[in-house]
Amino acid sequence: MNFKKELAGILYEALEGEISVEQLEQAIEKPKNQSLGDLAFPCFSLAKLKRKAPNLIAEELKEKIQSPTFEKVEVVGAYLNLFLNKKLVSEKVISQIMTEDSHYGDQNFGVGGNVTIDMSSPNIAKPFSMGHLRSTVIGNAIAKILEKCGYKPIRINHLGDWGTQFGKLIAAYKHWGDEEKVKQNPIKELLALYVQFHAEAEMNPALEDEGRSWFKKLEDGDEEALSLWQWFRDESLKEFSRIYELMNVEFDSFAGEAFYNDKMDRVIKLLEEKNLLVESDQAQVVELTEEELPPCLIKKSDGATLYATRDLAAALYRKETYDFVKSLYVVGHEQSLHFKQLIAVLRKMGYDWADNMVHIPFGMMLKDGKKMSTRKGKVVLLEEVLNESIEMARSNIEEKNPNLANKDEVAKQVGVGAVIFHDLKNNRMNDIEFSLEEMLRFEGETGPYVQYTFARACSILRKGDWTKDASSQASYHSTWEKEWKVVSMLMEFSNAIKRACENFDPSQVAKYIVDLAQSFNKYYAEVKVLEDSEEKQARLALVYSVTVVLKEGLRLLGIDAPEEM
RNA sequence: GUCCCAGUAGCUCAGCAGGAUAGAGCAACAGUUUCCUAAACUGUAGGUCGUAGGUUCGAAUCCUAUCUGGGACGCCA
Repeated sequence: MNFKKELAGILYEALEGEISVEQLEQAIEKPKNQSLGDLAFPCFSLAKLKRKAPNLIAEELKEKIQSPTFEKVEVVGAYLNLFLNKKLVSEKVISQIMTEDSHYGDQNFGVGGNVTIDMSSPNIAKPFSMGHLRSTVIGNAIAKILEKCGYKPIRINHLGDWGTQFGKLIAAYKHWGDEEKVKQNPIKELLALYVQFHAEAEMNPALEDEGRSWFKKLEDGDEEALSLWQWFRDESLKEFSRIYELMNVEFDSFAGEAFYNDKMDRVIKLLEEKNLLVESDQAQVVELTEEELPPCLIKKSDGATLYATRDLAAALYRKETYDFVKSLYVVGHEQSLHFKQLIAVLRKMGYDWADNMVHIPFGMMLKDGKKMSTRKGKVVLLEEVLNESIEMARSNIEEKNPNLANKDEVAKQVGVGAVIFHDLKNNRMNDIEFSLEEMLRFEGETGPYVQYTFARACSILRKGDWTKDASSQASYHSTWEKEWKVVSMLMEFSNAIKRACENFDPSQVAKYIVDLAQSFNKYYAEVKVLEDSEEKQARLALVYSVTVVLKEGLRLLGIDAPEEM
């Protein structure tokens, strides 16, 4: 059901093969305003080729277009505008959605290939901040979108569970820690210790050495250090999983930094074998001058490895374990250089699969126009925001629909949906200024708006005693003017998915479902679906189609769709 | 200093493999509920698309320069 293609074929015939079908298809566009038509073909470039006025060419083409698919063809200036046959197309689209249900919009270009997605990756013993939200939510949506396009996503939570900060943390705990306090409120307490460490270290630089030496002990397998580390890690994961559960995010792997500790030597050895390691200021680096990049630091002057080394090890491990066709890293934009270097080094090592690695950057969460800093304890906790949002949803329910059956569940779906949608609706690269007010907005282009639209549509189906059998026999009318905008939005779904998948851009889906919801809400205000009319069954089928697509669109973003709210 | 990203309505943003009068939402103002959930809908107002050049029949969209904001540039991740 690709009308662009169909039109391209017709034009190809009409032009007697002067231009390829592919080129024609590319030139066909959607008019800005639907009153101009559903498809348009601009004749400017043809004018050059045929040395004829574009509007004359359009007129000539108009005469040659005869197809039941198009009910009207108009020439406006240099444009050939085509109107689709509403009855025929509506019938096709709606019956397709009714047959395919949630599979409507599925694509198959992934052909089952594994795609690893490095996402979320919070740091142990640190709070799950708003910054981690972005990676989690964007990664999760990309995973679902890829899956819809036929790939097999593998979600990897590359936990920040190793590094010198653990030395500092252990040192701080040994100085000021209180076991009971940590048990009661692990992350808050550990964070407080971490912040205190940095504050005290400013006056007492000896603390830094202490931290370093504890990390050394940790690396050497010191029992006390290890058991503290393990404890911190377990407690942190417990807290994280609470948040993941709230947001309905699951992972296929929690292999974090510590997991690669024993896989680093091999990387160094490989680099040495390939003669890529060079000494520079007592450190070991890979030069990337041909790539016009700064050198990539592999080993510190004290012999310790760095995160580039770790990421190299992880890349190798992932290729060997999952044999990915793509390997994605949903990591903040500030790490762009690191990933450029990482990929360049792998390429230098002779791995051509490095070309399948993609850094998916995103803008930062800012507070007062600046980056949030963990060290100074200047963070906003995701869990608190989620809980506030849920509370807000609950009070809305009390006010608007107090008799709702499962208030808790719905409040959670709506509150969490608002936060997720707020993050996904805009282009990834935009920085987001943290604003609770903005995030807890439930009106306009928001998650709750889309959910609400879905709930109202469901309500119509319920009250109309809709059944698939009855509406599959529906007869459509040629004058489906009011429903046409909705039908043509329904047709756009797979385009939105394609765009989202190609660009790893969930906002395409978010914008699409808002548009669909807007068109449906307009329709809802104009037409009483439940009124008796010849068109009632067809209209119910349209409403059902809208619920299918809205639900699926929300699902792709990781948002639930309650049937009542 | 070099590199990356962003600059469109008061605010938040769409639109950017060039195309027909630059679109939404929020905020403001004026309306809509005996009628399928008003978390909705309708209308009004609001723009020299950062700035200057260039390419083109045509530029918010491509190129160059420039300004502003953010970020990154070896021993943190």
